[in-house]
Amino acid sequence: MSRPTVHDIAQTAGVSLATVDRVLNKRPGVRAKTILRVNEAIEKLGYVRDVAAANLARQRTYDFVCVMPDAPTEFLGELRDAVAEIAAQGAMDRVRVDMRTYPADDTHALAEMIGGLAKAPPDGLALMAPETPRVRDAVRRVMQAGASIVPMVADLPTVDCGHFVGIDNVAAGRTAGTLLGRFLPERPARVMVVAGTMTARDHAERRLGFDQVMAERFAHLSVLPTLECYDRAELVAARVSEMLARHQDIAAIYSAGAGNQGLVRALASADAGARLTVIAHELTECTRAALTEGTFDAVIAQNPGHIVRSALRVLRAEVDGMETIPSQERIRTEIFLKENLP
Amino acid sequence: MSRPTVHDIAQTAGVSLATVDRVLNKRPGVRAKTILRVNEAIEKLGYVRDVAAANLARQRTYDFVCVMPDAPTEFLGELRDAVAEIAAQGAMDRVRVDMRTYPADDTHALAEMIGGLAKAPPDGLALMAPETPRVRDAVRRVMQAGASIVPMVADLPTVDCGHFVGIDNVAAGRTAGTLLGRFLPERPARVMVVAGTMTARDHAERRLGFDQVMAERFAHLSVLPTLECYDRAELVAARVSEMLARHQDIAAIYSAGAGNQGLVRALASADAGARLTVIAHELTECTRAALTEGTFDAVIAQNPGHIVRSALRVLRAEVDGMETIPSQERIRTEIFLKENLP
DNA sequence: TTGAAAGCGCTAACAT
DNA sequence: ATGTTAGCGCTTTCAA
Repeated sequence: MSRPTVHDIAQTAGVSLATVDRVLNKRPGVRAKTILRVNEAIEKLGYVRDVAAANLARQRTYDFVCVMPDAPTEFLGELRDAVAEIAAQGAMDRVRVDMRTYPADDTHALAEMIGGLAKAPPDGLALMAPETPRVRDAVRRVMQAGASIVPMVADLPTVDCGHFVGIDNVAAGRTAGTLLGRFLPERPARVMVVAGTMTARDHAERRLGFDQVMAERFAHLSVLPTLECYDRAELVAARVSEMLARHQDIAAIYSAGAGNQGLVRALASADAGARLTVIAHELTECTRAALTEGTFDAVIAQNPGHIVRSALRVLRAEVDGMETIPSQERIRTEIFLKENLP
Repeated sequence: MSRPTVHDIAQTAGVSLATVDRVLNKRPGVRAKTILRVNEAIEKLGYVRDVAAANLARQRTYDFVCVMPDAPTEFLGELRDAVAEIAAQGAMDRVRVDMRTYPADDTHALAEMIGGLAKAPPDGLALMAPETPRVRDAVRRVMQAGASIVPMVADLPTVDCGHFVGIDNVAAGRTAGTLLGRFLPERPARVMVVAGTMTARDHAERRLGFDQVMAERFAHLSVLPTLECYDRAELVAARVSEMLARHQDIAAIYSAGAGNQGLVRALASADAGARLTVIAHELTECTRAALTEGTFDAVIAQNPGHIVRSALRVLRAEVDGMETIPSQERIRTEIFLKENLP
């Protein structure tokens, strides 16, 4: 026998469709006794609601906007692609996604873009943005206006909004540190760290986790001051080369930010004899190639596709007033070696 | 303006719903000229079909069965739970899943169970089974009878069936080997390997990949013959303890199979001074705890939930005669350290 | 070759 | 408090 429907329930409970629907959706206007009868029928028949049909009838569509920086790093590119893909093919059921990008370094424009949403607020806003007072205020305004907010990739701890979707960057830094420390022989050496800006929360957190592990487990390694390269490949190349030339005893490099093309270049032109242990973030064309060729030893990554899909699911759940299962929405900090590249 | 529907197309093309539907589903009985008109309308309006509504109208339901061993290892338990969960809550749209388990060591019963499906074949069969001639024949028979087959976790290379859903175990073994080799100091030492049976394809493949890496990159390590413990914790505990007592120069253990509780016990009772590097497979309660406590150094894993969801998606696609996107269905070989536990 | 109309399982006005 | 009824976007007889 095929799956029971609302009709079957109505029949066995001896009520009408409308009443069944009221019970199913916990709407008022049904006698306790009737509710009981309906629930018994539901139980007895083993009814499970056909969500697709329900959504179809409900005609509910979710109108989301996704705000992200336009910076030209590979990772951000993939993240934008992931959004674009979902937006294009309406991959997610009955959700419309409107992606808007802001100039990466212009938090003023960002705040304005977010604030602008307040007059015609979408159902939800997935947001990847640094937290500045201005941004915080703008986000709060949109929230007041009725939109659900989900911070993506970078958390917005001072705004009391939805479940953050992204990795724990302190843990990511710790992971990098552990791998790097264990890969190196147990003797004194220097370790170089390059990042975007230390004012960027995520990079700072990674560095923090990295340092924790170094201090706890690998005291024989001395970590040089972070090279801030603003995620720009040319800068990374220049500064790494210079650093490498200056210090002979650098055994490893931890690249906590973007611009890894520059790192690869610097490594290629450096003394071939000096085989360094290198760990970077995000699985991109560049880091994948570096891993394959043996230039990088490990890559710590978060999956862009998972991030945006999860963010959208969380938004949907929030709009529907449903609970999310946190364990299912937790973004994993993945480790890739040459051997386990997907 | 909201998403265009079949009605909109019918209107702009000046035809009826039925005709639009015929064109949409490439059914015969429409003049070339009319097809063109309809396609133009589709193009012009940017129509994308509402799959949920289509499936609802079609009344298509997918009837799948999932055959898996009943062995009491944690990983298999989670795999079965994942199937049970999907089966219970009809999580996947319009698919009914019937899980059947067979006695893990009885390939005769297994072959019979599979063969039995031939008389009333389901739409699809997701199968985790060792490949024996008998099994192969039974699978072929079900296939003849019209069922789509997807091998899960363990491949069925001699059967020409659907896309295998699981990890590349050679690569997994290589990953373990690389990690283990790099974690160890660069000096001669012995490495112990424990597995279920070498007749089990997956364990043999892991061992193969592991040995490749040892030979290629870590010649200073000598790998002892595999301890076959049939995935049983007591056996693992006994044999590992014995081996540890016999050889003083064992620096690391690679556990390619199940029964890791036994390994943990053996390690706990062994000489506390001997801090070994340990790498095991599958993220379970046991290995997670071992990782947290520092008993294990890394765990190589495949996600049970992903595996069954992917298998079901692949089956559905196959039944529908659709292409699967291989990159999206590839199961990842994950690496977990204490630091990046989810 | 084309169209009209009756659903699929569910929801939501609008009646009663 | 409960029932009737008309859809949601699409498919599918059955007629024309």
